[in-house]
Amino acid sequence: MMMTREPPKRAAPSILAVDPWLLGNRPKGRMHQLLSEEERARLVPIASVVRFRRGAEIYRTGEPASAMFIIVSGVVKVYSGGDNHITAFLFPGDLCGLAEEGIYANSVRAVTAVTAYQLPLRALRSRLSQDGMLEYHLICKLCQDLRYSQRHAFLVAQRHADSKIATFLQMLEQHQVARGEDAKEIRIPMNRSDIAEYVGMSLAAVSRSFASLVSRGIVKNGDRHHLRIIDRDAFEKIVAGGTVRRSGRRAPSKRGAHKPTAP
Amino acid sequence: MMMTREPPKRAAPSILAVDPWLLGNRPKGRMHQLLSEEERARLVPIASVVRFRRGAEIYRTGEPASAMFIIVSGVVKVYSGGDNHITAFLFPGDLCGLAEEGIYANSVRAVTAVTAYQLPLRALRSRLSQDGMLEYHLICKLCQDLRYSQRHAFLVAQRHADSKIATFLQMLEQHQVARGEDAKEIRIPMNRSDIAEYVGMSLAAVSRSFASLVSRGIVKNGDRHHLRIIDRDAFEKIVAGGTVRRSGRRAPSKRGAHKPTAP
DNA sequence: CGAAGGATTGATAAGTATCAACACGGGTGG
DNA sequence: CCACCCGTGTTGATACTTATCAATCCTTCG
Repeated sequence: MMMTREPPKRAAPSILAVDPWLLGNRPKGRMHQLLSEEERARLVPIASVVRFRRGAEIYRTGEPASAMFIIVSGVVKVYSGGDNHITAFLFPGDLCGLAEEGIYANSVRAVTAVTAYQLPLRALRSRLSQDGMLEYHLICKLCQDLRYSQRHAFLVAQRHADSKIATFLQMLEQHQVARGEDAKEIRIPMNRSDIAEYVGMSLAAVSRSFASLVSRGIVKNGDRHHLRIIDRDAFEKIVAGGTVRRSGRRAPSKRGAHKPTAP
Repeated sequence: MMMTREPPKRAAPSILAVDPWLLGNRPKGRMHQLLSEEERARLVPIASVVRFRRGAEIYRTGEPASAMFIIVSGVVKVYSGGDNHITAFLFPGDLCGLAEEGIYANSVRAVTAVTAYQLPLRALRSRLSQDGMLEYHLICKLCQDLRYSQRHAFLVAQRHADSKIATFLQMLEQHQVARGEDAKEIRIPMNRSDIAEYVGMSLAAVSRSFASLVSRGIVKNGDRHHLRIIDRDAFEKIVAGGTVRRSGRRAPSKRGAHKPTAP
């Protein structure tokens, strides 16, 4: 067991990401702590710990942006205020509180009980202007968020429900791997409804997709929040399968998963 | 060719974005030049101008990331290598070349003839480490890219084809407004096929949607690359209409800290 | 002018949203 | 300890919409 990544006793803000440029000797696809001990120490004075119960709103679209948050424990969902479309799930080491012209660009709510550092924007901006490394690390984190967002768009664009769900599960799994957690079993902290709003399907369709994956022997789920991939090949095939689109002459491969349309 | 938007004589890298935090006296929703003259001047020595013909590949997923690009003129598309899913369209003042662990995370191709500044990563990183403001401005730009990406995911999650297309057109329009260009008429620099791959529909469906919007008298198009919104109300209704989803009676604040409107 | 690619349009089948009823599970109160 | 209840998740039947295949038209450019 690698507990090496365990944060030290004295809690301090921690931001996890992969460095977009330095292809160091670090394990591939593995996030690491961006902030040095010094940086974290310098953030402590301006940070305060805040806790939210499951379901609590952390901030809302349209409010004046007053602080950024670094998740310490728990999971939050980021969603657009108007509809219920979920933009992202954030985990420990993730950052939220992005604003657009001083206004929060989206709403954030705790999916589980959440602990976070709250960093008032004024103080944070002044720190940023003094600390080049902190700025650089924020850049790294934003690059990662951007890639995640792009993958999310890709996921939502998938054609088949099963592909969306499989891709979603794969993202969760990679997420666990990136954090050095045990990945034998995929933890699903959010409920089906949240998943539906993240992948852009109805709750019913999400449920059916899970059922389909299980009945086909591709995955097996203990309870609703823990799941295990049985048939990795089939799983990967489904993830890629949704990719097949009209212009998909290339990467056509598996399309006979269901039914070859005989002319 | 229209040379109207020609940048000033002394060309220098220019990055456009809205500042996420400073809600200055600047017009709402309007991008501005992030880089000061000094910054731009300091970038000149490390930048070289590169030109690409329509359809030319600028870089490809999986290649070692060697440079970033700042678009000077023209439009490029960012797409994932495997399938043809388009992640973003980039315009003058936009940045591309994001990497993931030293590898380009996606492919980029010129949609029109393109001029760009090429900034070698080594030089750029060294500049970043010396120049705090440049880092800060990069952060601003990344925040904006992130929001755009989130909107893209939202667009793709729309249910109805018409809503997707209307939302797409709205984004193009807002884009023009943000750049201070004339917005009476929406310019559509990319072809239908690219639109299809961006919004996640088939080419045929895109075509049908345009036809539908036109036949309903909501928009009118001169040629295929210029379009005008006739019935603004209906247009907005369609944009929002796609938002209506199963749980979409209204923004029902689920259980949480404080719920204002609890039926 | 002709060729090639881009765009439109038609017919069909596939797949999901939707509506709605029902099962499950965990917590609450008797 | 059990019954009940409500939020959550599952399952069924149907309508609606788009993907797909394919033919045709339009544009652009050599």
